[in-house]
Amino acid sequence: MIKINPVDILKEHDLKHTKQRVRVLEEISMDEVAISQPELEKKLGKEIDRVTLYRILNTYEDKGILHRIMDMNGTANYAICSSSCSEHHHHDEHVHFNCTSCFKIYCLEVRIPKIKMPDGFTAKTMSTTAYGTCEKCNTNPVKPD
Amino acid sequence: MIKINPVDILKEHDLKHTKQRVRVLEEISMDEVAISQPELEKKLGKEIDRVTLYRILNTYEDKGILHRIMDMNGTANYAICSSSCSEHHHHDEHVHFNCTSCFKIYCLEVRIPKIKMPDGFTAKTMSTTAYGTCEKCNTNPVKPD
DNA sequence: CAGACAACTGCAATTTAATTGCATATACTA
DNA sequence: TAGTATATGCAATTAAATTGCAGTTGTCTG
Repeated sequence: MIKINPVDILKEHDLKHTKQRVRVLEEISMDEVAISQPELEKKLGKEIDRVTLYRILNTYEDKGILHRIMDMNGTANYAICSSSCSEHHHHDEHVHFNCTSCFKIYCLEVRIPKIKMPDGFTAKTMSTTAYGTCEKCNTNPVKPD
Repeated sequence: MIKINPVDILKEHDLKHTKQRVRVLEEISMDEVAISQPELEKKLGKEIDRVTLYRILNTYEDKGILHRIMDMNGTANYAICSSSCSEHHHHDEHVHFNCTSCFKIYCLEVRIPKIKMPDGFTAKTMSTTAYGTCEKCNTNPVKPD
């Protein structure tokens, strides 16, 4: 559970205050881990139209409110950006951890190390994901949820 | 253009020799960069049924013949594994480079650095992708292809 | 070299994900 | 509180991926 104030976030980014937008932020901040688009849709499907959900998620990503992490299946997962993110630059260059047992995606407090690119290549951003078993699945090897 | 012998590769992995399988390997080894599923389908669509293509790609991935790289859109891209890959363990822990101008994906000759996981988390594999502009797009900033 | 079996392919149908256009509803501003 | 720009919901469409099954093709053995 991450402490955020949806209304403030919307105001900061010049976004209109709608109940759908607030609900999405609430839902995403419910858990420490990232949440996938299908999961979100399952949880919010009765309150928010699926198209609206897509649009809200895109807006949030553009504004730097959420960052999107692709899992091994190409499914989009979303997590709240740290406060240092902005519309112009994502500072989400931390390592992600994708549990292959419970499929949860964690944002680790570990920065991606600098890696030297070959001549001619210029890297603007980096993305690193570790695959393995998470804390919970290591101690209690039962599929949660 | 990567020098491979499709027939040998199939034999090594106990896969039946079919013309579809050979064609897929030929096509993927045509270029140095990874190729996306949609591109492959465009090139092979008249020779190979799309379902067959999906199945061949899955088989190759399982066997460690190809490795799959997801791009920022969640599209699967495929590249030939280095010879040290095997059915049981992928040794593809090199950095990938995803050009945001021409969208090509390169397998760099750069290994992913070791990163310490938080207590309780065990990482089995890692994946790192750099996003930016590649050699060609930096020198000749025109969209190729 | 032929026959038999297992494996592979292609087709049709289905499921799921994502996008677009448009009419209606809603938030913010003056 | 009226007007306007923006957001939402619905319907329809496009694209990606999967499943089941019938028919074909490789490979092994006799």
